[in-house]
Amino acid sequence: MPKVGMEPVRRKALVDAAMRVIGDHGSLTVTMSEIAKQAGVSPALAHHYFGSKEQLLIETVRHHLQRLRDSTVTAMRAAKTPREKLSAVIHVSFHADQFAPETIAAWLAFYAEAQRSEETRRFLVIYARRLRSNLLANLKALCPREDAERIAEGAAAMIDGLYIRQSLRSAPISIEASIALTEDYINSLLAPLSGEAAVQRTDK
Amino acid sequence: MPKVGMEPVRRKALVDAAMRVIGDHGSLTVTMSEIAKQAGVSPALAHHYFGSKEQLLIETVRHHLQRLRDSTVTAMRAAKTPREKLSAVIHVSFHADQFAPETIAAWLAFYAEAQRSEETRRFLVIYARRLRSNLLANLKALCPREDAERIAEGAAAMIDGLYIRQSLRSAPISIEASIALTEDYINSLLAPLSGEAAVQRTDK
DNA sequence: TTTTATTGATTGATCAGTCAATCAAAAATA
DNA sequence: TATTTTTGATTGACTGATCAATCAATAAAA
Repeated sequence: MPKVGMEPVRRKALVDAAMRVIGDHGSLTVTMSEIAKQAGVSPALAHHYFGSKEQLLIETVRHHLQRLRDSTVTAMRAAKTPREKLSAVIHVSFHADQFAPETIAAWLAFYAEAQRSEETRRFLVIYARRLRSNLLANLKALCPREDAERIAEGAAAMIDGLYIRQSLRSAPISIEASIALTEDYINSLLAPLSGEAAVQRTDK
Repeated sequence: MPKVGMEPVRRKALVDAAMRVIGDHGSLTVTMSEIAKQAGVSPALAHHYFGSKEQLLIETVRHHLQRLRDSTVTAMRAAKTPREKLSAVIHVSFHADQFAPETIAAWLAFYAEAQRSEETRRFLVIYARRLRSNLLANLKALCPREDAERIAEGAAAMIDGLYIRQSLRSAPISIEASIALTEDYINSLLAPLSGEAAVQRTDK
C-alpha cells in the first residue's frame, strides 16, 4: 500500500500515539513497539522516521506544546480586555483535553524526563515562560509592574500545582473549581491594588 | 567483616542511596547496581533485603515522606498561634533540604511513578492529604470552614506548583520568594474575611 | 528504473533477579 | 576453655527477558 507523501501522516500518527501510550502507561518507559502498534505501523518505521526513541519523544513534546500554544493564542485573541485575556489563559490551561488524567500523566512524565534530556527541558522551559509571560503582560495593564510580576509567578505556580495535585487522582478537583481557585487568587491579590488605595469590595 | 545486626543499617543506607542516585539521575530508571554501589554494597545484597527494585523504591518514598512528616510535626509544635502554625507548615515545605534540585527531581520522579505503582501513589496521596489538612486545621481557626477549605486547597496547589516550576531550573525562585508568595496568598485571601465584614487594611 | 514506504528478522546491550558458595561472628557443646 | 555447629551477611557469576536499533528485502508508486 505504499503511497507517496506518507511521511507527515506517519509522523503525526506516531506523535499522537506516543502521547496516548505515555498517558495510559503514565511513564516514558514505553516501548517503541507499543507506540508503533498504537499508530498502526511497525516499530521499524518509527525508527525510520524519527531515528531514535529519544527523538520521537522530543517531537512529541514539541508537537503537543505547539498545540497548547495555538489554543492560547486563539483564546487570547477572542478576549478583549486584559482582565478577560487573563481569564482566557486560565481557561485554556484547564481545558478538558489538557486536564484529562492521561494528558496530565503524560506531562508529568515529560517533566521527569526533562531532568535528563536537555532538549525536553528546553521545551518545557519555553512553556513555563510563556505561561508566565501571558499572565504578566495582562497583569501589567491592571497593576504596577512589580505587583504584576509577583502575581504572575503565583498564578503560574498555582496552575501547575493544580495539575500535579490532579495527577494523584485522590479528591480530584473539578475543572470549574480549579478555574475558580486561580481566578480567586488573581482577584484577591488585585483587589487592594486596583485604582488608588481605596478598597472597593462588596461585603455582604 | 560480617557482623550481626547489619540489616537496619543496610536498609537505611540503600534507601538513602536510592534517593541520592534518583535525584542525581532525575529518574527512576536507575539500576540496582548504581544504588547498591552508592550504598557501598553489592547489587545482590540490595535484592536480598528488599526483594525487588520496586519494593526498594517504595520503601524509599515511605522513608523520606516519614522524615518530612517528622519535620512538620516538630515545626508545628514549636509554633503557638494558628497563624504561626500555618507559617511553620510553609517553611518546612520550602526547607533547604526539600528544595534542593536533586530532591525535587527525585520527588518528581516518584510522582510519575505513582501513575503506575498503586503503592507509591498511596504514599503520595497521604502526603497531599496531610499538607492540605495541616493547612486546613489552622485556617479554620481564622475563617469560616468553607473559606478555609478553598484557601487550603489553593495554598497546597501553590506549594506543589512552586516545586514543579523549580524543577525546570530556569529562572529559579529563591526559598524566601517562594515562602513570601505562599504567605502572600494566604494573607490576601484571609484579609477580607478576618473579623467582621469590615476591611481593615493598611493602605498607604 | 528509480524512489519511497514498509516490514520481518536479527543483533547487541542492558538489567532485574537467582543461586550456590564463602566468611566470620555467635551459640552450643564437650 | 577449646572445639564444633549454626546462622546472618555478603558476593561473583550466571540467566532470562526485554528492547532499541539495524538491515536487507519487498512492494508499490512515479
